[in-house]
Amino acid sequence: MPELPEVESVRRQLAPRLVGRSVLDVTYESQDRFEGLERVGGTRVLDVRRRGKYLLAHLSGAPTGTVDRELVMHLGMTGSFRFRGEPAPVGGTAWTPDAYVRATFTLDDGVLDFRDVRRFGRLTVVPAGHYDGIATLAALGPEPLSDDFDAEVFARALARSRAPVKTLLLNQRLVAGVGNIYADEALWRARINPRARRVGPARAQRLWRALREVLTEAIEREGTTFRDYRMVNGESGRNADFLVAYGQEGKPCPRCGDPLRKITLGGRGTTYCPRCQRR
DNA sequence: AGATCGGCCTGGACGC
DNA sequence: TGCGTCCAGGCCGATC
Repeated sequence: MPELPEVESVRRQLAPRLVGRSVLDVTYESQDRFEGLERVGGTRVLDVRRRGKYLLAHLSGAPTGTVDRELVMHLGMTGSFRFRGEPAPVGGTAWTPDAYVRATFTLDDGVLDFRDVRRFGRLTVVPAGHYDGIATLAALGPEPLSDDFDAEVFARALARSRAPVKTLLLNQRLVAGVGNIYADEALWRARINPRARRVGPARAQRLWRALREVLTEAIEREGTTFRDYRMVNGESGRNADFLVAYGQEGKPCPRCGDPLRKITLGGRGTTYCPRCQRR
């Protein structure tokens, strides 16, 4: 479930290990989700950025050195990056490649594996800035923790749509990087029913703020680990113990004590407090 | 055009 | 023990 905080935590460990490195070779399963990945060979990594749940790396084109292409990475549900031969994390075991390694990069100073049990992840190389083949990235909304995320624009977009508010949070167009976990957490914090189809200005303002708080706190704890999510060094995030809504069905609401309830909304499991989050 | 829904993919939990 | 069924869910494409 890598969402914005998990992807950002991966980025922070990946960037210092990758920027400036040359990619000598890459091997991968021949599948659509690795389309064009061979074009990463012979390039140098210039940066590792993040947009929503996507990791983006500018590559210098060999042999001219111009920036002409970009590696686009999405972790899907279970994707992770691990370097071979690095020391084991505290309380963990060293990384050994297994049957779930889907792509391997040979760098000038080491080997990087992309592991992805459920194959929802995606690694592609595109001409720099050309995202038209990646619809979600091309239409991605503002970064919630940047000044581009404007509370009034957000409120107007919520007022305009008739879809359930949680569905809007998940579609990546109003705001980038929010997934099921942080949607449930932010809606609980803002006291908004996930099924609400009309969200007024006051609630929109609360939700805008709740999103920023929830995501900021999760980044500080390096993300939420249930099972698969790991950082590049193999460690788990520490946010799971702080969740108050997602996955907490049946437990008393920390605000009012009533039991939290789980429903299905837009095909997604959704947990909320029927009392605090009235429609 | 926006809303909605099923499929992709796999391992693990659960019931019998 | 073993088998079948369901669930997790980000994204994508089809359909309404």
